[in-house]
Amino acid sequence: MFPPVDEQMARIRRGVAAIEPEAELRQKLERSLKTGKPLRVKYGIDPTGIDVHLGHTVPLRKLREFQQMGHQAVLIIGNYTALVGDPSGRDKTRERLTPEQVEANARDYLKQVAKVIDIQKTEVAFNGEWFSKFRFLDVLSLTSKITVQRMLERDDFTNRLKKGTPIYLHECLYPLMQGHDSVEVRADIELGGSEQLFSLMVGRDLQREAGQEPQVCITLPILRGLDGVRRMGKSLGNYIGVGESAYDMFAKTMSIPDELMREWFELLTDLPAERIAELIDWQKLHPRQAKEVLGKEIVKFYYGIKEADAAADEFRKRFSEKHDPTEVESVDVPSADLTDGAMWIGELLCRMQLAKSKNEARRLVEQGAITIGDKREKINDPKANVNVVDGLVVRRGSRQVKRVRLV
RNA sequence: GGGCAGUUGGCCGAGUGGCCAAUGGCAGCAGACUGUAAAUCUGCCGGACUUAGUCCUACGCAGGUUCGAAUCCUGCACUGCCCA
Repeated sequence: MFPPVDEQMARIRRGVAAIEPEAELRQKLERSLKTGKPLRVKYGIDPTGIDVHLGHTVPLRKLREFQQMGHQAVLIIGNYTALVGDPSGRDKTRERLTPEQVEANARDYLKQVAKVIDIQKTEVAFNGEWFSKFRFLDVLSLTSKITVQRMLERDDFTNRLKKGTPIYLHECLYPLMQGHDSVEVRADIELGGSEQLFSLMVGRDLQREAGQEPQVCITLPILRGLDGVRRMGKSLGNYIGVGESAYDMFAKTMSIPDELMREWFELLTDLPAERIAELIDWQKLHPRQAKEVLGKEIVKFYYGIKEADAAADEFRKRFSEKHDPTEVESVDVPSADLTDGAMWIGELLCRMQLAKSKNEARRLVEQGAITIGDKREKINDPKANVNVVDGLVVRRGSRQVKRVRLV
């Protein structure tokens, strides 16, 4: 039923930051192989935003790996923890969400997460199921399990203390809540980003207190975003969402710094280590080529091989050959608003949402960013009136292209 | 509860009565260059007016002093530090 323990260990080890403690993991695997009982692998997410991005898929892919080896994935939707806000890796208190927002997000999350893991075979639990029944005494007993000193020794809090940014008391509850989730679902293993280690370890303590065998904590590296420096994150705008189009995924991947490729290959594809080593050997292969393989692998995971090839072709056309994209968004322009078939360029750019304001439109024109029509006629005069015909293509810089639809 | 300090544009951070739509950095946008949407260099980066100019809105909130306030005064809110 399960692969041999050594094989499982090897597959689990790939691309992880830490396994704490590794010996216990082996024991658990051996026992599960003997008894035929799958391990319960917990992964929790807080429905705080709406975009699941590749950074989130790193632990999710590991969860998928466990599923493929026959273990039981347990997904915790932190609808209650989301009300608190995870302080991990934060230098500020998170904004608190309303219960309605959290619920809407949760539904959306599941849909997105299903792109990575087999949601049919996943046990999904909302931690509100138990936390909504918590009485104050329960809170007291939970909070008596950890000292203020231990709480404050975490990096995030230490930094905030040093910098004088506020730390609210409720934020200290977060790791305890996450840890308690492990008790409720009797987790054997918990996955998380490497900044989660503290919270994961709290789970071990609480399980031990509750007379359970403590979970093994497996942390995964934090994926760096498109800039190659900071962690991939929504607020940093350096991410690829799992819901993005095949083309966008591909094009964004092509924009990452070369040095980032090894990390992405390892954390975001299933390619074997030897193959990755070949790909990132610049002596043998041009980085551009390698990056194309990477982009295709990523797109393939979500859209299949055909879409991946199509995205790569489209990219080549647009960049190497500087063509307009195959599909250009159309914007309706009422012909009644034209005078003698023409419109002031500033007005036109605003209408087409290629400029936020007429001032911006003027600047763009002055900087030579605007071209129109198939012949790519450059507009240089901010006062220009341009003839507007149906299907007119308007370009802002090299990336933003829209088409007029006269109505 | 008391004392002290702070709150400036998407963020960080200068400015301490007119020269301020506000120095600088980051982020963003555009141009050149490039395998690249990277790096680098250049320009832009509140809004309206088809703009060398004029006007409007903005420096936590509400009032006040002044010919004139981001800058001074009062009150309020929020945050930090110290004392209890």
